[in-house]
Amino acid sequence: MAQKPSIPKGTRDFGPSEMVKRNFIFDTVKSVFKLYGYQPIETPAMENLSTLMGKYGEEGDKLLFKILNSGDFLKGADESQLQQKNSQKITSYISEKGLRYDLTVPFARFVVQHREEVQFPFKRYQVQPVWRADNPQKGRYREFYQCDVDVIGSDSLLNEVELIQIVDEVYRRLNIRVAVKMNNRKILSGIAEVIGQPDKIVDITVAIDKLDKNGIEKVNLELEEKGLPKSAINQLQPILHLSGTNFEKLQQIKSVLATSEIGLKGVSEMETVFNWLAPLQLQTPVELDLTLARGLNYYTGAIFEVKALDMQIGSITGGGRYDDLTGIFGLPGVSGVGISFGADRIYDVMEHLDLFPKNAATTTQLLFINFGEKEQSWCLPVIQQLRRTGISTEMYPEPAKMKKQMSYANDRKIPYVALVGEEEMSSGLITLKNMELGTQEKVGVAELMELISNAIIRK
RNA sequence: GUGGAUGUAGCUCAGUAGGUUAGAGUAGCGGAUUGUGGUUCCGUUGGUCGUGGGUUCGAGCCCCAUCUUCCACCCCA
Repeated sequence: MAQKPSIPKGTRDFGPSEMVKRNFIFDTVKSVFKLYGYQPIETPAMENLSTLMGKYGEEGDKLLFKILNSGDFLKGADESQLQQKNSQKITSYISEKGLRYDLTVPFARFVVQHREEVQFPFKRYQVQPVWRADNPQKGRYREFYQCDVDVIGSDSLLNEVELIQIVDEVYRRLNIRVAVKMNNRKILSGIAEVIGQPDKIVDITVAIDKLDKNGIEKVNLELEEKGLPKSAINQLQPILHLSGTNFEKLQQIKSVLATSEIGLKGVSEMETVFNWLAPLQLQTPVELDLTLARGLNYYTGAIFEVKALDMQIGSITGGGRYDDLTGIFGLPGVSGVGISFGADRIYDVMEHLDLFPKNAATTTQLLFINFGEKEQSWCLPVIQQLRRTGISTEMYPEPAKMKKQMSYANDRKIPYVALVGEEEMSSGLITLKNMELGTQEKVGVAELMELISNAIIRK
C-alpha cells in the first residue's frame, strides 16, 4: 500500500457491528413514526442552491456544501470578479447545486412541487443523511442522519402534542432518559416588541439562548454589544429569571406581554399544548424554557429541543412550527410542524451509556461446519430448508480446520453450530452445539428447526 | 471561519537531553490439541513513527507547511 486511503473530514465508515446498532435506532424511530400514521418519502442528496440558500440564516449559508457545475464551470464566470478573487460572487456562477442541509426545507420544496398529489394534512417521515460544512467535534459530523417527522397543512396544536408523544415513545423504546424543552417564537417576538426592539429579535434570541451556558452577565453584555439600550435590557431581566411550573411561568409572562398581541397568542398556544399534555402521563418531562431560541430562521411558533439527561452532548432532537416555509416556494398559507431525531448523536448517547441490546450484534443463528465435499452436498438441502423457515443459517465455505471454523462461529457470536460428518450422515442425526453453554446433542432436522426457532423467540 | 492540543504495529499505548537494528500489551497467524471455539502455554508475522519539506554528522523527538482527530468560539442534530 503506497498511501493509505482516507475519507473526507467529518465523515465516517460504518462497520457491521455499528450498522446493526444504527439500524436498531432507525428501525425504532421508523416503527414509532408509522404507529402514528406518518408516511415515508425520500428526496435527492442535492438540491438547487436556490432552494437551499437563505433558509437557515447567514451562518447556515456558509455551512452549505456547494457542488461545482459539471463541464467547463468557469465559462460563465465574470472576468473581473475572477480577477478580484471575489469568492462569493463567483460561487453563483460556478455552482448551482448543493448538498441538503436538513430535511425540512427539501420537504417544503417537495410539498410545493407535488401539491396536486399530496393530501393535506400530509404526515411524512424521512430518514436520510444531511451535510454541513461545520468544523467536526465529538457529536458533530459533516455527514449525519436525521430522522424527520413533520405534518404539514394543519394549524392544529394537536400536532405539537403528537410530536411530543412521539418523542416520549421513541426515547422510551430506546431507553434513554430525556427532557423536552419547549418555547414559542411568538413569545420571543412579543418580548422583542414589548421592549421596543422588534427588529432585534434575532440578536435577542441568539443571546438569551446562551443563558444556560454563559450566565446572565455575559448575555447582558452581548445584548449591549448588539446595540440594545440599557432600558430594554433591564426590561428583559424579569423574563430571564422566571421560575415555577410551566403554568406559573406562563402566568408571569402573560402580564409582561399584556400589550403584545402576538406575545399573548404565543402564551395561549403554550397553555393549550400543556393542557392537552397534562392527562397523557408521559414519562418525559416537558419544560417551558424561554431561553430556548434555536437558530433556524423559518420557525414561527412552537420550538422544541430534546436533551439527554445522562450524557452531556448537544441536543439530540429538535424542531418546531414553520408557518410559511412553503410560501417561499410559491405555496402560501400552509403551516407545518416537525421534529428531527439526530441518529448519530443518539448513537453516541446509547454507546456511552451502554444501552444497545446485547444480542443485537448477532445475525447468523446457525453455522454448519464444513467437513468436505460429501458433507457439503448432504448439508446444502438441509440448510435451504432451515432458511425457508426463517432461520438465518450459513455454512463455512471451505473445509478448513475445525479450530478455524469454530473460532469463526465464536467471533461472529453465532449461538449454534451444526456438525455433520460421516457418523451424522449415516445416522441422519445432526450434532448441534450450543456455543454459549458448550453443550451438544444429536437431533433430527425437524427437531433442529424447532430448537432454534424456540431459542430465537426466547430472545 | 478563528484559536489551542493531538497523530508511533489492525487496536491501546511506551520511547529517557536529538545517537546503533523503534518496544510492550492485545489482536492476527502457526503449533501444543488433524471432529470442537471462548481459558492456558510456546513460537511468529506485522511499523518509510499522519504526509511533505527543512535544520543536523545523525530526527519518532527540533523548525515550517499540510491533513486527521479532539477541545474552545460560532452554530447546531
